[in-house]
Amino acid sequence: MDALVTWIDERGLKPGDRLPPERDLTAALKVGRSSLREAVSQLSALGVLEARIGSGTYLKRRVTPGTHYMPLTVTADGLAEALLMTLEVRRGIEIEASIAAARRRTADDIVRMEVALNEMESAHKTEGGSGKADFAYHMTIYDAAHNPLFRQLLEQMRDIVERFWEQPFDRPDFAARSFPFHRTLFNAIRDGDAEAAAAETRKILDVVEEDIRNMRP
Amino acid sequence: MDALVTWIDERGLKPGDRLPPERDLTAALKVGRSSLREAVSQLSALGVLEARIGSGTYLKRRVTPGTHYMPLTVTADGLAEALLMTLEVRRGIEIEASIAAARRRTADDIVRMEVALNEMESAHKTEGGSGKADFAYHMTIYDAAHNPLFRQLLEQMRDIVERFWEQPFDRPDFAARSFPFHRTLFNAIRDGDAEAAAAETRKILDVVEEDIRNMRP
DNA sequence: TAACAGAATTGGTCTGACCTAATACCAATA
DNA sequence: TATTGGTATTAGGTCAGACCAATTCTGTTA
Repeated sequence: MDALVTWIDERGLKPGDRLPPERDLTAALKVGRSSLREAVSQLSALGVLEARIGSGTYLKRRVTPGTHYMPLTVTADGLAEALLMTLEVRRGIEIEASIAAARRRTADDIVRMEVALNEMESAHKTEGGSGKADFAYHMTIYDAAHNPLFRQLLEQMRDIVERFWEQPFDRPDFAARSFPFHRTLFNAIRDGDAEAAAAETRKILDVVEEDIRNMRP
Repeated sequence: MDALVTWIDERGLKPGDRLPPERDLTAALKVGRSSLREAVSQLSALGVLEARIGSGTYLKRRVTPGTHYMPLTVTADGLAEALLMTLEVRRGIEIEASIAAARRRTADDIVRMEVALNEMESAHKTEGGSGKADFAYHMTIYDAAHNPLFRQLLEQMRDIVERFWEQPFDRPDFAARSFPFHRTLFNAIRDGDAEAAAAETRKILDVVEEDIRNMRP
């Protein structure tokens, strides 16, 4: 696996780039196809590569020989349990991300956040809320924190939430209740007020968590 | 991969248990050895299995078909950068873990925490502090939170910290400065005072982070 | 120009042989 | 009896080659 990562790093491949076919790579790395596939399958499991049959293998995330992998496994008795588990972790992370965003946001970040916030608001007015617009707005905050770990963590947690909503029951529009706080949060981050940003995030998550607890099976 | 996880789940294997040799498992799962090895290598990368040559393959973490995997990759320009990145996330997580621990700790948890705290204190008196005793004490807190995600996250972050300390420079005893706060934190959790636990954790992490920033190369 | 069929490409699986590192076993020895 | 040390066995790791299945490319046809 290390040999493959080194090879990728040396060539300066970026996310989205395609790797050569396996049969060619074996020659370059001087290993059998089995060993190469072992590395590819491990890096795929870690979300670094994505192999598409008939098409090729693509780089999904930046890697270097110094990259550290943090594989977490969430095993709970039921999806609702897993959701509550991640939600608790998410609280801490989101609050910290808001603080970091308030401290490090650039002018560009602020523009992006406001655009996403407006889109989210109009989505709420026209169709009563869209999960995608909500998520996009949240992500602009995590990006403003300028710490890629935040984004990754939240993306992973979204996947769990998405699994959860697949369940056959009506999705209450819990986003609506936390809605009024979002513009206040935006203002706090824009003004660089870390304390206010943390407090506002806390309020939002309290509302969300309460709603989710109420809708448990 | 799913077939193997299902097989493990059906037999109720627990962490530490050994899987049958690959050549035997292929028969049970009705797949070729390549496919089985693909699954094993992926689950190994995800920290679920551990293959030891000449000995066998062992289960490291509980898995079920419903298990969700959260692979994170930390790629930064230098270890110090990675350390600061994870430290920021750690802040949020530790604070939330302290709150959860204050709410959910059992009588047993309290006993374990106090034992570990005393060991840590005596370690500090005799040899000026031991990283292991510190870590063990912290882990008792995360366990008292009764959310396995906390423990996993912190274990992963410890690995990054350990990599960092390998660097050839003297390790200042930064734990000593945060030392007085630890007993206060213990008291807060024991008394179920979530607010105080959060505040105390915040203080500890402020000190630790400050020290780490000062010692950057 | 658009739609389709077939060829080429590429990852996925299977088989079987061989390599290498742990481990278990057993006899020789102190 | 306890310990040592060599040897056979076990079990994961690697290699090679054939074949499968999904995708993509390409050239022909309507």
